[in-house]
Amino acid sequence: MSIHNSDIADAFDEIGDLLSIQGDNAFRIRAYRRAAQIVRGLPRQIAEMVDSSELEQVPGIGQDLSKKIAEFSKTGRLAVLEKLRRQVPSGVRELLALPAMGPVRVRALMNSLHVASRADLARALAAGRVGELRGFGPVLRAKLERSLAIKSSGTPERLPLSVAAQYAEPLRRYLAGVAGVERVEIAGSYRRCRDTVGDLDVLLSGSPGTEPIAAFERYPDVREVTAAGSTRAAGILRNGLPFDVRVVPPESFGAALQYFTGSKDHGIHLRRRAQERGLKLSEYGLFRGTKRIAGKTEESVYERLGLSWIAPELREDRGEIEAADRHALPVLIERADLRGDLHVHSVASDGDGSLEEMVAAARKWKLSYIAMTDHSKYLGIVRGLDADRLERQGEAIDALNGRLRGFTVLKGAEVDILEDGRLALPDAVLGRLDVVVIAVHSHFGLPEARQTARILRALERPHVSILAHPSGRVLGEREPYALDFDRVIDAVHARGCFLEVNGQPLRLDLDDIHIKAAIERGVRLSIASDAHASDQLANLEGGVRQARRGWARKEDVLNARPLAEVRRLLLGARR
DNA sequence: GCCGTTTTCGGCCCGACTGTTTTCAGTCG
Repeated sequence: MSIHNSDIADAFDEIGDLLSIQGDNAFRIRAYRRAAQIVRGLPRQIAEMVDSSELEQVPGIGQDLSKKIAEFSKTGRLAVLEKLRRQVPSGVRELLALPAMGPVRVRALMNSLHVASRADLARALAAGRVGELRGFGPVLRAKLERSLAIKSSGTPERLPLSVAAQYAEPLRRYLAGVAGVERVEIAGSYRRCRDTVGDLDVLLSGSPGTEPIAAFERYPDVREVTAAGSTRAAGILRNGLPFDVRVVPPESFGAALQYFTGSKDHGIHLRRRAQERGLKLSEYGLFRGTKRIAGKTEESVYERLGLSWIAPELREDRGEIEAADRHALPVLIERADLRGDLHVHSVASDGDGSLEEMVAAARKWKLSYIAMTDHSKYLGIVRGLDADRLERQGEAIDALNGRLRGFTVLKGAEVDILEDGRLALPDAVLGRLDVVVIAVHSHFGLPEARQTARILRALERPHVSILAHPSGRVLGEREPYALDFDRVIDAVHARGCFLEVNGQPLRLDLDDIHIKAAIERGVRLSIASDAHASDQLANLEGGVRQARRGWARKEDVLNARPLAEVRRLLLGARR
């Protein structure tokens, strides 16, 4: 299968850009861009859906786009895109990516000055020809010269949520201390707990007569302010993270929080719903005519739209508004629901904590069981356990369990899946463990068919319990390996095994889309810290956030169950 | 291009800020 969802999405985005440059209907352009986003968010490879009528059932994908997807999937080509590429010079799209450059200005440059690339624009600016165009004043020209001078940094990098938090939380504390600021929320994708964050959307509620925007500008970590009005400012922090700050009066705070939390598609859907009811929704409130009928709290806004309040983690327009309309939203898992952790390391392999230290840490988190799952011996982990050392660790665990009251350590291992799908420890050894976590740690570059076959083969082994960090991604470092996830999910389900939601801040693996897909097909999850030190049990919080984004309820999570039930379910996975 | 308890045609979210303008278009989120 060569055409992936991301290829289709990229093609639709390019069509959107090229149509906008041509001045096409704005709603047609939006339809393409929205379709790109929808396709990117689909859990299944779309190429497998083209021969059924499923595709047209997806909201936002109609008859026409279905046909185009089918065409692209089957032929690898898209006539409409090829035609547009013949009409619009190839360098023009990069102009659209420049700040302050939209379709209208790009078109003006192209038609009047034959500017069709960044290099063309640089030359035209140097020659003084751009100033002849209406709408290109000196300030805009200087801005363009500046952004051209910056070596094309490409798309700005998104930061992992955990890294963004290191900047967001001090900022929140600073702003909370500013005189006249009543409330501070970091909204946007940060509040939605997306795995990565592209900017910080800071929302302030202030009493009249204060100047929170000015206070923001004085914040030592602000590198540059690019826009500043009476209610809004934008700029970049020293670490390069863009920010957007808004100030609203208290009576609008809920509406503004809703608005700036997003996502964009969720917001558009809500405002359309308001419109259908003869209302108007903006960041200032929900209005009937000029009368504000809601807005002080988020709950009031959703309620007056006939909806249950929707947790920020769900606000991606992936069916949550329909579910809220039926008052059938899932009751999402919470950190306090977790009773154990089934993936923990110790000094026995590459961890920093002793068995006892990890147990003490788990008790602090109010857990009542953990599984010690040190690495099996394999290339790369120096102290990986072989069968003998695993046996001795088991004896130590038995002894410890004899002393513990109200807490149990399960015997386990994180067993490496070898390149050919065999496991790094023999079945006879694994059979003596309570929990067998299997994972890929090498040969990430295998082609999709081989990677899939490798994992499916490993899942065939009789004592396997949990497939850990199933996609292998590391945020900012390593892309997920090529994998037919549908088949893996089906195999895990058929086998009675579990998929891990790894809470390590740079893993957060599975991702939200696959979590939701797995749950919909009846697969249960293990939310794991993968702690390598006693303070890393905190990773469970990140794992829970990620699981919530995938619509996970307590019932969907293995380690939200009491130990006896966990033992029973783990036995069910045995062959 | 999508979509439909007002519609198969005619709508399509809403507002702030900037820069270049004499009242607003373009861009952005």
